[in-house]
Amino acid sequence: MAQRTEPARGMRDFLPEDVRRREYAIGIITRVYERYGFEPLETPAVENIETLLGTYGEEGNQLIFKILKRGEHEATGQADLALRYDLTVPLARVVAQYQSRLPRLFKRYQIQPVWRADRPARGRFREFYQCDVDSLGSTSPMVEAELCAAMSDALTELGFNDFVIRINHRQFLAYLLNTFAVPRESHADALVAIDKLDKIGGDGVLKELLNRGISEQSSDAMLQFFEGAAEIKGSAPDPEENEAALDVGRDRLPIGSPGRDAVENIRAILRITSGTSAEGRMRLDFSLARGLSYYTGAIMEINVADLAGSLGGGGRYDNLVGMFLGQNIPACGFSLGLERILVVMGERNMFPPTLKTTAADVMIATFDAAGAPAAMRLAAQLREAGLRVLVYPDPEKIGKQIKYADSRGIPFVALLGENEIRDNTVTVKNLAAQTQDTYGQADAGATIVEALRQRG
RNA sequence: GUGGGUGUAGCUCAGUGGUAGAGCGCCGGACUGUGGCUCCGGAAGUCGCGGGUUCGAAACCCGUCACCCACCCCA
Repeated sequence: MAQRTEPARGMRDFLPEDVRRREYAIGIITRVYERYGFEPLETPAVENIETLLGTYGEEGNQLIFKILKRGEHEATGQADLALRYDLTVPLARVVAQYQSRLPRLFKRYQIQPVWRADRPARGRFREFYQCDVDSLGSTSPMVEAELCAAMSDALTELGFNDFVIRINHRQFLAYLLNTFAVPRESHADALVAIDKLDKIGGDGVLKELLNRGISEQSSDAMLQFFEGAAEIKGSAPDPEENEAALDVGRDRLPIGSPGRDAVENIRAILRITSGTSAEGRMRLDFSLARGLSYYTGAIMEINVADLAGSLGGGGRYDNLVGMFLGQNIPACGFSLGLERILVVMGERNMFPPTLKTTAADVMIATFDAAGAPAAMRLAAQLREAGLRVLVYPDPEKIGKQIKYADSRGIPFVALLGENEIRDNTVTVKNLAAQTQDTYGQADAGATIVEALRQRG
């Protein structure tokens, strides 16, 4: 092999069938988002590096793809640009930049690639699409509820029926950590540990907390709070269990405390979702943490059983726009991870068979150079009739040409040889039925269209 | 970043120290205006890369790179 031909690490080429699958999923998601009144937005792949740094937290900064300065500064290894890491921070920048031109309540969707210098794994890539929806300008819990509903609609229309949207609240978590004397710089570590309560249980979390340098007193106290996890953490996406868990959480927090307010905020959101398609999907999970540092309120994450990571996530971030504008605008968003959705859909065979449709409905075989103009004329006629037409460019043996059409799944081959050209006719071969008939060239298009219709 | 696995023909893989293989695909022919089946023939690999051991290495040893799985983290 002369040269490596794989795409760069963590990057992928999309062959025709891949693209059709992606476009299928994106089409459904877009239609759902539009149905909720979200408007499209696109932003550049590249941002000024200072726009991105400092908004995602330590881990995030490490994963940003940086672009070296050009020219004489290149040698210094300094970066002044970077590939966007998500679609939320660029949105906040746009809102700050165009505040006067955007509506007071701004609902936008954005389906574009983002880049992370992460280590690739199943369902994880260095270039991947996110499908974001965000509402800016309102603090109402109706915003969170509506986002959850949109996620539910999109996933349901894609064919998922087993997803769960977990919900928690950053202020609740922050209050808890402060109450149990976890120093601010250790909050992220503590949350990562707590986030694993599902997977590794109370003992595992305790170990993890201590490993991460959280004091024994703090760790014990927090675990005690989460102990009786069955009662404090809704175990199923069930409204009554959620309410019960909320009551337990509320009763363990002082009246008037931010933690208690957060619990009631979750309750409000959950009650509103009961009027939406997200009903029966929501599960309160006091141990849900999520990595990004800019969240300030409710946080949500979508899971299915057969994928370790999440299909999507989101939350409220009331202070992010303020970092660019100097004045806060409340905001809340939710993002679907296209690649993970596609991975699961592929494994579960969730794509409709019609996606496998081929490049063309009919192929015109080529006999010799003299017939080329007639072939092109016929192709134009057939296209006029609404058919997708491929003209075989080389006068190879007819058997080989037909074999090609068959191997590509093209159902009809039009044979336009000397005789047909002389008679102004065309012989149309139906590969599946193993039949062929000769028609006037003017009638061939309609005949094939009708035959395709009958095939379904 | 940690641990494990795998790198041999375009693809999937066999080959445990002695001449580099199979299936599929591709090309040609039987069949020069008709596909799927069958038969015959053909092209194609510095065995990931570098070093070492050996009379001899695809195989054994060391290093390195890439990919896969698990952990970590995330969409």
